[in-house]
Amino acid sequence: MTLPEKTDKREHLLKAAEELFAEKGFDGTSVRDIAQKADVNLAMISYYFGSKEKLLQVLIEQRFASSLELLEGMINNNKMTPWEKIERLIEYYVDKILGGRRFHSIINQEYNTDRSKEIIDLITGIKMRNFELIKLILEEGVKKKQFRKIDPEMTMASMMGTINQAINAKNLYCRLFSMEGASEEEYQTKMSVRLKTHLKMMMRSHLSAEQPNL
Amino acid sequence: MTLPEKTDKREHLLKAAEELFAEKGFDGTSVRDIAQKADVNLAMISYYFGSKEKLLQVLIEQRFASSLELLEGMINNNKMTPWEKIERLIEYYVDKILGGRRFHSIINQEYNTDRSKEIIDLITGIKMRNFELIKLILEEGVKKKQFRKIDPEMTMASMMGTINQAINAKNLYCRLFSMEGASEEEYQTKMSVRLKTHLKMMMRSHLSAEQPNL
DNA sequence: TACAAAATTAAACAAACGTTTAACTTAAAC
DNA sequence: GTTTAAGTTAAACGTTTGTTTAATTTTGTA
Repeated sequence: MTLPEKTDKREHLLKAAEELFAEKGFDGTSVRDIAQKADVNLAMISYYFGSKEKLLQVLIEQRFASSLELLEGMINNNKMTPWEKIERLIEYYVDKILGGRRFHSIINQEYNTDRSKEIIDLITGIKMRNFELIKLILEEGVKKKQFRKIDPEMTMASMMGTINQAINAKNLYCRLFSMEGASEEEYQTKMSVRLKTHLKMMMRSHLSAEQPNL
Repeated sequence: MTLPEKTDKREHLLKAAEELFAEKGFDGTSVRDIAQKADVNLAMISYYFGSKEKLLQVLIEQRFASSLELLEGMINNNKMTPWEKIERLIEYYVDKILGGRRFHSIINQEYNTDRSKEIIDLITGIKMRNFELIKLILEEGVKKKQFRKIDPEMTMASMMGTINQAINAKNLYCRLFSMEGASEEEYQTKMSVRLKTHLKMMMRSHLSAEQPNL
């Protein structure tokens, strides 16, 4: 017997789990928490997903499904300069990661624990594919002499790291920005503008072929 | 009665806990795991620390105790240019965070779960103090016209985020660097050089007062 | 209407969790 | 040597954990 695919309750469970994992971590969330929040009997978790861990696996696969298409489309777009592609990339990732802030917290958390090899490999695979595509854009820019030679892996680490820092240390930045009582939405809109502006400016200086002599 | 301060077993517990938390997360580590690894009776955890959570609190306080002195010393050093201070800062943080990779994973993990307000406030406080001092260096550079006007909070996010990215996504970068069987030490030395070189280069372009027109 | 499969439920399961207890040993102070 | 407190232990505490069971309801099909 294969697993059933379409039910309201199944989606409710995924949604409730997503919010709870982001809030309290994977281990910190019990299946009873999830069932209660989704207003579904707790036995349904094993029924639909097999186990709590498999539920997380489905969650990750499902939420990551679409993100590669845009990248691949951009790679083969000859009307955009490499720099325009980078700008577009920054906007895309800031919106995507900031918008799904809670969910990306789960992934960052789970990726650091060597508990489930399956989940780590799953995430690594997804990140690798994204990474290779972006590397192509950077290399294209170098080839066309629009970018200088930079360390592509570390440059990616800076782009992703900056965004991750902004979502992982929300507490810190709320205090730094004097917006401690702010809602999730307020934080996101404020942080979105600031992140995009900063990242574009920094990446432009970093990638620019003409370098000043300091 | 106040808590006892000096015992071998107490230190063993802290060390064992540090390694296990980093490996399996806070919730993923049981007090029995800790006691077994430290070769100490599990009742000693409550005896020395009161609870598992208080143990984590002690761990964080203890491991962060010394890091502010160097920063304060640098702020008031007039023989160094702002840029030299930034270079020194990069080297310091890369060494510190990369060296205590496992421990910083705990903090990043725990900081994202809103389980214990006490621990979050503790970490936020430490980060805030570090942050304010670094902001002074950046502002000094702007004042002396050696740096251009940048977003200091986001610039910090990029510095810290880049390093965090390198320690949190070790799995990914091991594969990207084709060093999948590498030991922790090999990874750290390789990543250390690469991180420092990249961060100095990127920050120099980013902060430089003379900007190219791309 | 009758029947089989799928969905759903409350209850129970054993295992693991963090913490506490009470008895015991060691060390220090007088 | 006696006394007092600190250190240490094995056992038990009551919860909570993820998962399974077996009974029941709902659904779709013939």
